Amino acid sequence: MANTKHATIYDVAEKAGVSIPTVSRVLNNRPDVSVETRQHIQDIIDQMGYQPFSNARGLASKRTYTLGLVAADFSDFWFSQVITGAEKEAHEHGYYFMLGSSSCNPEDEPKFLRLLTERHVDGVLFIRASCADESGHLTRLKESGIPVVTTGNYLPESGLAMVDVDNIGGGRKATEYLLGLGHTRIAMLSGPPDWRSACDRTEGYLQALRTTGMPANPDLIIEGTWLHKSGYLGMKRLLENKTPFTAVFAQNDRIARGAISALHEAGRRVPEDVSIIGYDDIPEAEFSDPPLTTIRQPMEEIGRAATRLLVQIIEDGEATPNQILFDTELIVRSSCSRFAQ
Amino acid sequence: MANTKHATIYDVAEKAGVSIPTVSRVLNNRPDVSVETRQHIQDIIDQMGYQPFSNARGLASKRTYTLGLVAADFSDFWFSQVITGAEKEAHEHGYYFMLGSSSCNPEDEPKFLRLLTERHVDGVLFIRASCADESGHLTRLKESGIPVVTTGNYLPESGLAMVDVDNIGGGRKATEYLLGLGHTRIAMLSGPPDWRSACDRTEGYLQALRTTGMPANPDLIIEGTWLHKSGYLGMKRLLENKTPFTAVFAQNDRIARGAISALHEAGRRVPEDVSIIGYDDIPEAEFSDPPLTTIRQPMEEIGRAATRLLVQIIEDGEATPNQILFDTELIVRSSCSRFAQ
DNA sequence: AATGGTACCGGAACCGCTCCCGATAACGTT
DNA sequence: AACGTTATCGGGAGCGGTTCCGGTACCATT
Repeated sequence: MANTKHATIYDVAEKAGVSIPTVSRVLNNRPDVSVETRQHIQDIIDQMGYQPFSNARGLASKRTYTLGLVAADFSDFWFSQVITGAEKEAHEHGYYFMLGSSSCNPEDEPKFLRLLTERHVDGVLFIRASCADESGHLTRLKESGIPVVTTGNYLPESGLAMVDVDNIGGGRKATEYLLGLGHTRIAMLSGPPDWRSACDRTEGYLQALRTTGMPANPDLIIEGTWLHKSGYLGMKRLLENKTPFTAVFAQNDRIARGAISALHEAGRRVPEDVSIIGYDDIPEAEFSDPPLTTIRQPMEEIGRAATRLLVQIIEDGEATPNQILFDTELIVRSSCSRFAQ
Repeated sequence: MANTKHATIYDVAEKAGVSIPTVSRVLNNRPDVSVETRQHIQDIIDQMGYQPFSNARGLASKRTYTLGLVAADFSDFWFSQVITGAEKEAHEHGYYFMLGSSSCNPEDEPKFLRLLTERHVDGVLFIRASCADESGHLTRLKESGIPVVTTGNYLPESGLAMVDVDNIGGGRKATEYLLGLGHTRIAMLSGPPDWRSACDRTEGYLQALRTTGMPANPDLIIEGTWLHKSGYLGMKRLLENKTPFTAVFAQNDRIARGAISALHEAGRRVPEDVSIIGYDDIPEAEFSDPPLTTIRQPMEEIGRAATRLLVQIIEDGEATPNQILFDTELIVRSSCSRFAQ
């Protein structure tokens, strides 16, 4: 099967006429090697395309150069983008990601912990681990002492390293935009209330309404999931409620699109009859019917920043600041119109 | 940092009063251990929660129990579902996935090959690697002698292990359904022609038309990408062409939804003015406006089957059959109607 | 000329596990 | 009673790196 016996550090050392430790030193970029020898060894390494065998490295050094990736869901655009960014960043630092359990099933936790005990990953990236038992996960991780950074679940009070987007600001921005267009009866289709990002967007919405002096109407707030279906169902309920509204803040674009489907089905036009703003700026948003006005967040950059932070903690022991918050951006398209009464 | 010194096989051996090789034997489920000793050792292992350190294992045995995952894209629903299935299956067999390069950039190939040379993965799962230079990848892999299975790019003639869905049959099924409703002028919005799956769906479309005796009209075939945007743009071109059509086969649901957006923008109704059928059955399809009739494929099962095949090849050296084809299923909703002239 | 300091390199002991091979005991066999 | 078999186990040599520590050689000090 493996016809090509791989070169080892011994082969390099022999060919270069030096000892094994010396080769190891240039491999790891350590001092105590003269420039000439270093160059000579490096040439030989390049020439024979030698790659150190990571298992041996890990055994000897207790480092594996692999990172654990625990994500609640892959099929979500947000996740996939964050993961894509994280992976690119990791490769640039010489790390690889190992897939941990992809669900937040409590029963999957033992499997996930094996990432730490058996595979000895150097650190773990938790992506939006905000399911019900998340605190259990996180405290356990904290206790284990291994470097962790979380994202998608901004919990500044925990002191954990994390990167996220300013969801309160984003929710405020969306609502203020609608307010600025003259809308006063603004409904909201929220994500799951046990997700911090949903709470924060809701908080932003409430903050914006509060500054206008008018109270939020509980009948206009519908909680749901992040799925398209939830927006569809939520809008149906909103329409049945009979509480009038002229605009909607949907906490993500999929919800927004589901809501639009329900609106169309009910014979209402967007934005003529009701304005709607989404969140995320997924690719479909631009070619939606109508093109969706939304709040964009820098997903790939979130993944990159989180990984950068993780690597920093692994290699330097600490990182300051260890909490990063990205700003959102309002993308105006044509799903919102001025409210002329 | 690491306060908890991990138990080693030595600790287990000592506590059980046996030698290290014996513990290793029960760890790897090998014979040559009496039932009593085996049980006794197993008890101790369970009791102290011992986990063998995979780096040491890999170093000694040349096995890593990790699989490489090379996927062209994470942000696609098809991919994420396949990956989810693959990961579950891998865990059930004691394997983990390591993320390889996520793009099919030719320049990423060296990085990807490091998965093989440096991390010594036991096998590689190629998901829809059907970019232009894919043949280079695959032949190189074949030569390297390491187990590979591909999916999303059915190439039976290559002899490579692969699992996929019957796209020719799926394309035929979609087209025949439209034909059965009385449509004769059926347009097609295809995926990228350098993707095998797109070619096959096109082939199915052509086969179905051929059986009716009427030739396909090249003006009604538009090639594009898999993206929503492509469906939108493709439909615009179709409408400009002035060649009449009453139904459309979109090669995936995102294309279909993009096309519907363009149709709505042009004032055409679905399905009253034009019927449209998609492919994949993504979650949004059900709550689309109108709910999308489509061809469903068992995505998670594809990932599971591919991984099962890979593990089998790794452990048994071979697998027969090494090519698996899944069937598609027609999901009838309301984006198609009978053509009454 | 003896001493101390520094830059550079090698010997050798691991890291935790697998696996080959040889040892032992308990059992038939002739 | 001497022998071969079989089941069960342990010794010990690696796997391919890292790292501690000690040894040169060469220079500048006093």
